[in-house]
Amino acid sequence: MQQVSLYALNDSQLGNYQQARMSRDQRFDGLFFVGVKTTGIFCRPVCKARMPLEKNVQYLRSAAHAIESGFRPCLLCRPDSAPYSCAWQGVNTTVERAITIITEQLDISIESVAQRLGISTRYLAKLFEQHLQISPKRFQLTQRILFAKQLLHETTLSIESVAQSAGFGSSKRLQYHMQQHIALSPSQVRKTKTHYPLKRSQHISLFLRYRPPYDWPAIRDFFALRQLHGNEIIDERSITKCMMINQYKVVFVAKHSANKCGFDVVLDLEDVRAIKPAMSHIRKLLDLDADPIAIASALASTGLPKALIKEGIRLPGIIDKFEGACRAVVGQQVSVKAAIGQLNLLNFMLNKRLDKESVQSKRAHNPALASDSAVEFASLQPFLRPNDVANADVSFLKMPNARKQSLSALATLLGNNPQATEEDWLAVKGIGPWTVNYVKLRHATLPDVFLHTDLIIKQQIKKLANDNIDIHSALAAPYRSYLTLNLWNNS
DNA sequence: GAATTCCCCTG
DNA sequence: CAGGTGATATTG
Repeated sequence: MQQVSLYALNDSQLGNYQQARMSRDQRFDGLFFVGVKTTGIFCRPVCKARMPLEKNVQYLRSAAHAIESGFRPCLLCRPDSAPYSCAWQGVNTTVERAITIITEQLDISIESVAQRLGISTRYLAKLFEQHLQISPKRFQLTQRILFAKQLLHETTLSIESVAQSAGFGSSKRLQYHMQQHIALSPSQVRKTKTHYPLKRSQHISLFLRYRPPYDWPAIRDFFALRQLHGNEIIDERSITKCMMINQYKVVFVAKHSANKCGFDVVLDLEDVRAIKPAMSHIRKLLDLDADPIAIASALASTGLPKALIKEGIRLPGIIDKFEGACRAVVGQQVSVKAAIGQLNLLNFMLNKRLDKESVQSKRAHNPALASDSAVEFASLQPFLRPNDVANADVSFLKMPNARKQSLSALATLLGNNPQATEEDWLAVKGIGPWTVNYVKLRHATLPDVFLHTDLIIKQQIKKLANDNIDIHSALAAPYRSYLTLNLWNNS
């Protein structure tokens, strides 16, 4: 432990890290970690424990690197509960995609990851070594351990279930690897006090953090204006939504907590192996891993006046690809209000699982109904599947016939091939770059999509130009999606 | 207020 | 490196 680890950071940003650590600045939470050489423990930069001396710390890029260097996670600040880092964003897209797959599906084999990326395991390992100085297998193991640790802290799940949820074959394997890598046993972790009361319930509750600032009203209102009845409920402090994760129906409630900088999430699901994918999807939906400092400076560099830049802006995600596709097509050239009206009509007419009476009475009664436990878990249903639309008559929709045909054709494409490429999408008549990019921004939540052909965007740019303000959108790279959203929100 | 947790110091 | 000390926040 005495020697400086291979994985320590030693770049020009060191001064910034030092400052962030000293001030316990929440905006840097999860972007790096602090290893304390004297104790062999690593912390989040916001840890409230006594401040270690500078000579005893080393800065680490990620929790994975810290564990790999032989540090164990702090039991006070719990590095497993930090927002995820995007430090490796933009470094290498293949590595990035691999990381996404591994963190969403903790039980996947590295062989299948390579297969899904269309490369050999040998090459995948080489890329990981090159960009992260860690092998894919070790990276996956650290993610499993950290997630298991989080579940042990925050839930009442049995150790066996925790092992399953984290991709370990058995509690024995979990026990072995935890002891080996973080010098803690599962029962030791379970014994430690959590910061959150453990409510006895058959539901699973977790706390998902973000780096402040977070403009909750903006993202909440964005979702509320586009609310899909029978599938999601948005109220003042929370969002409730139903989704599918590999055959399994999952309903969650995410309640914003501004003072704790995160969301209290309650999950209702049929299989514990869906917990991690559900959590990743919620993080995407609410854009919890964004780096607001980098985004704000990117926006400022475009020439957009400070008064018009919304602090803590986030990309409102769409979890389901087909839902994203439908929202995009239905939203072509029309107002948000008109689009969501047609989307609700589509879902209402074709979704066999939907209890139509309850949807209707809710709409008539109060569109912003407060989310109320068990009732919602039963009544909310996932959005339509592609085949529900592909094989249906959609003439009841109020939109140009050409657009209805595009919708059917896209549904057929996705029904036959969920992994259809961008080229496949563009080959569908009526699907152009705007639609594809809209889905990239909202579903894939790519951070660097600028919808320069969007009507509202063009309007906003023109309006600013009239006030002698020129926006250089290219300068917002690699965060142009946030520029798009900022301009939408200004309208 | 007790217990937990961390970090530094000492021998 | 084990064990003691003070510092600090959190929780029941």
